[in-house]
Amino acid sequence: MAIRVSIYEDNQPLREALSALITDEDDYTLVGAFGDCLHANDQTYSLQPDVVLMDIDLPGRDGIQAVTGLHREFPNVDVLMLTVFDDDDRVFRALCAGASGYLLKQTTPDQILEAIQSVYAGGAPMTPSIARKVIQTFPARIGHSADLDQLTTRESQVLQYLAKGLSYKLVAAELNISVETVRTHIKRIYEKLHVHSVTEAIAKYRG
Amino acid sequence: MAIRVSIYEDNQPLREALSALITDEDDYTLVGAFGDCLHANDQTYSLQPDVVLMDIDLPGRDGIQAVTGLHREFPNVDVLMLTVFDDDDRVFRALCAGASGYLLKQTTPDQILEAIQSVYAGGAPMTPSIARKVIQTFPARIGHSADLDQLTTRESQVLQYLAKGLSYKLVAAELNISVETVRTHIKRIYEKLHVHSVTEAIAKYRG
DNA sequence: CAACAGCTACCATAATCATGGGAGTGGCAG
DNA sequence: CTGCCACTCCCATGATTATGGTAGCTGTTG
Repeated sequence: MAIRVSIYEDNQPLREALSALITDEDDYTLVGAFGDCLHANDQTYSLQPDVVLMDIDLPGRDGIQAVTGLHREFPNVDVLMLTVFDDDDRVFRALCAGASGYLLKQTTPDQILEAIQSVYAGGAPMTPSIARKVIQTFPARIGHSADLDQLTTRESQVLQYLAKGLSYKLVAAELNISVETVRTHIKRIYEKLHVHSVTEAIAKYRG
Repeated sequence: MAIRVSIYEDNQPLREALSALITDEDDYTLVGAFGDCLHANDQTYSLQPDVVLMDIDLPGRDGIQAVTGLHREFPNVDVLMLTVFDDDDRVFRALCAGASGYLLKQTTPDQILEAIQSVYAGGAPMTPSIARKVIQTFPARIGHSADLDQLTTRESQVLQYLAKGLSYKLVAAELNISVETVRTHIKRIYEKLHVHSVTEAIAKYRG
């Protein structure tokens, strides 16, 4: 049985190249190729692909959202993300959303076919560099940036509440201290983490 | 510069085979080969390898513990795990402990060299089946609050950059749009997510 | 074509945050 | 006991963010 593949890629030349690649192989059947993923769920329902190739950066509705929807409705369909960039954050979110693998567009045709085969067989193909990023997100993170360790108990608490989205006022209320004190803690935090805003501090805090 | 490699493998014939493989290649230098990992840290300190090949199943002290120690003391040294079996669970734990990739012992010599090269270049070689296991550990944020899906591509991008700690001004620069436009996007984001500040939005965005 | 969604841009006002300063308390180590 | 650190609090100024309104441009859809 040939593997049924559908493609979502807004770049037309690339979409056609991928389509040709799939079509020319006996072991693969191209069931659809689209320039956007607005109706990915409907299309997946009627075309019944085994594997979906999805560009991560599509106009209108981006690939990550599409993956979220697809994964919820068709957990058995494997989604391979395509991207030009080696963009950590989006890779991470795509994988969280349920993507099964991740390919850079510069991947060779042979590797793409291999990846489709592999994901269909229950694997999760990704380039070594992406794999590295993925495993770096593991709990291991002992490298804690050292800066974080310098925060006192109170400062950490303040930062935690801020990360939850609370304002100074609410943090103060939560910790039963004055807003001014919260300010002071935050000033120290900024000095220690070498940042200048709440969001930066949180970004650093999150690793 | 040749890549400095050390080996930990209790099976003598295999250890010798690996040693020979490394030694025979000009681009690799074998700096040590041992039957146990009891003194892995000391040895790593004195031999200064770039890449360590570590059997996952060593007598006395197993490879995973060794990785934990190595990774803490020498975060720049890459560790490749070796295993006979496609033992998901242990490979998985090794990766958590800080290993950078893993190889089946049945891997061909060429592939082994390639993997060493790849890990040294910042990659994380692993088979698709392990990779799949790895990504399945990702937070399967399914409840995604549905609010998030309502964000348009542009809005998501803005929020992403904010989450990285950038100010409006920097986000604008990053996306090549005016600060005012960033403001507008943020206003929409707030409406859709029902929040009133950047940090709240990020908190919601992070799940 | 008209309506709508998405991206772009500007202005004004109010609220919040950033930064720098000063200051008092209690505890702990030298 | 004295300096140091963590924690607490206050003030003032300037920068940034929040909110609301307005509006042109594009592409899609009914």
